[in-house]
Amino acid sequence: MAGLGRVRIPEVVVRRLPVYLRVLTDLQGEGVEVVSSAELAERTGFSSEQIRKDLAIFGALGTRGRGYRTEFLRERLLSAMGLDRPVNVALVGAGSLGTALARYTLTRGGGIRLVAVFDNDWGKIGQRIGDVEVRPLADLPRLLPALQVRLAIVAVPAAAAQAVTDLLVENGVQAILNFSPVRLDGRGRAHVQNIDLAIELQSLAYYAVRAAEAREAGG
Amino acid sequence: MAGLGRVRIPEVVVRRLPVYLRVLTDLQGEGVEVVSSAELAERTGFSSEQIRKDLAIFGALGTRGRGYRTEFLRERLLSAMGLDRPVNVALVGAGSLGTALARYTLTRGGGIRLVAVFDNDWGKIGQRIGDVEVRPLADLPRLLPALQVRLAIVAVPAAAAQAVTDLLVENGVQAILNFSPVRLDGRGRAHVQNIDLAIELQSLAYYAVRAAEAREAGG
DNA sequence: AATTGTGAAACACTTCACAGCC
DNA sequence: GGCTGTGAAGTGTTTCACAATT
Repeated sequence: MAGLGRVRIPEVVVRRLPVYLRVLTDLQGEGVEVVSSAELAERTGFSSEQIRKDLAIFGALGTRGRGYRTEFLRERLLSAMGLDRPVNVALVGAGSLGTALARYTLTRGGGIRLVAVFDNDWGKIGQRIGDVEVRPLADLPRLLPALQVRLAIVAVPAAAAQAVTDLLVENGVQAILNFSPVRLDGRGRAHVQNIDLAIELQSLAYYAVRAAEAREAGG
Repeated sequence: MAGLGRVRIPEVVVRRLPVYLRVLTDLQGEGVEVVSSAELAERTGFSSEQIRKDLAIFGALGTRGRGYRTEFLRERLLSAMGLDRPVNVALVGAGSLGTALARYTLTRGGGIRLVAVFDNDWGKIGQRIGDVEVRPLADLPRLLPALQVRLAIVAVPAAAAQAVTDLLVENGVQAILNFSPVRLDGRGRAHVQNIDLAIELQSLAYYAVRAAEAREAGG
């Protein structure tokens, strides 16, 4: 059999794996040693067939007639995602959103370690978020490689976001979670995931207003 | 021709419409009166065919050989999404994340108005975020209908999230943006959109670690 | 000449249905 | 008997390619 992380995983699946991981961790906490795809379906909201298809990507991890061993499955998924060793993350932008995200990551990071925070505002530099000190952006090129950071969160104003992204990519970052309201270009070297609050709210407005009208009228 | 908001819009399209809206607003600010699907493609990152297909859902809005009138298109999309009149949103949970989201909504809401904030912590009740005062959760059943709130943001701890959701749905909320790390059930009455920071970070870890390995090795 | 609007083809993802295995 | 793993069918989305229109 070939190496462990060799399979190419579709993006939709990559986004479901952390959900499985969370449930598996819960199950392990409850002392459950074996779990069926039906039970996972109940806890995740995905269909059992989909779960079996997803897990089969990594080989036959289950036992027919029985189910999946929770601990074994959890370990395999952690390793498939690269979470079997600590993953370091840096935050750029220590405004109120950035600071909240940093706190969230520190408490509920799920194996992701916040190791650096950068900002250019002298009022913020030197402040501490948990045990991480806010540093000037000028320190980034020195610190990122030293701290082995390959993952970053961007929470700066729109106007600065692409420049910050270029700086991150230049210094070895391979994946970026972007909260600023612009589509960032990873320059072919970094995977960018955008979370744009205005877009989320506006698309939900459709369901709050238009889809609701339809429900009230006929459906 | 049938009524205006009568078309059923696929979910993927609902999530692209706000992107078109933002670009159209920018273009209008630049004084651009007509825009082609190619220009929109350049500014949004979507393909021009996809943009034409999306826009064609609402009827033939463009002019062949010429393009789309920015102002007209923007108005039609606003109306299709229910954003042609103000949409009120309530926030539940005034922790650091909730407060940051509230500020964000107040400044960059894109037509969405934050009109109420609720929390159960006496240390937070009475505080102001912008010009909105934090109120006890007990006021929610009285205030939500009075303020015509149909859209809500949930930023409470996981343990409280489903109970808060039920309370919101009970009081007329039809769409929820959920930041707590649990899959919420809208009880068939509300559309729920989950944003789970741990899941986003963990899936990005795959791209930072595993996909990066592949790039370094062969591809 | 330029650009939309759209059937048809291609692709991606999910669900079905059941053979295979414990 | 129960549950996984998976080809086949179904559904949804994107891309292609071009006729229609200004």
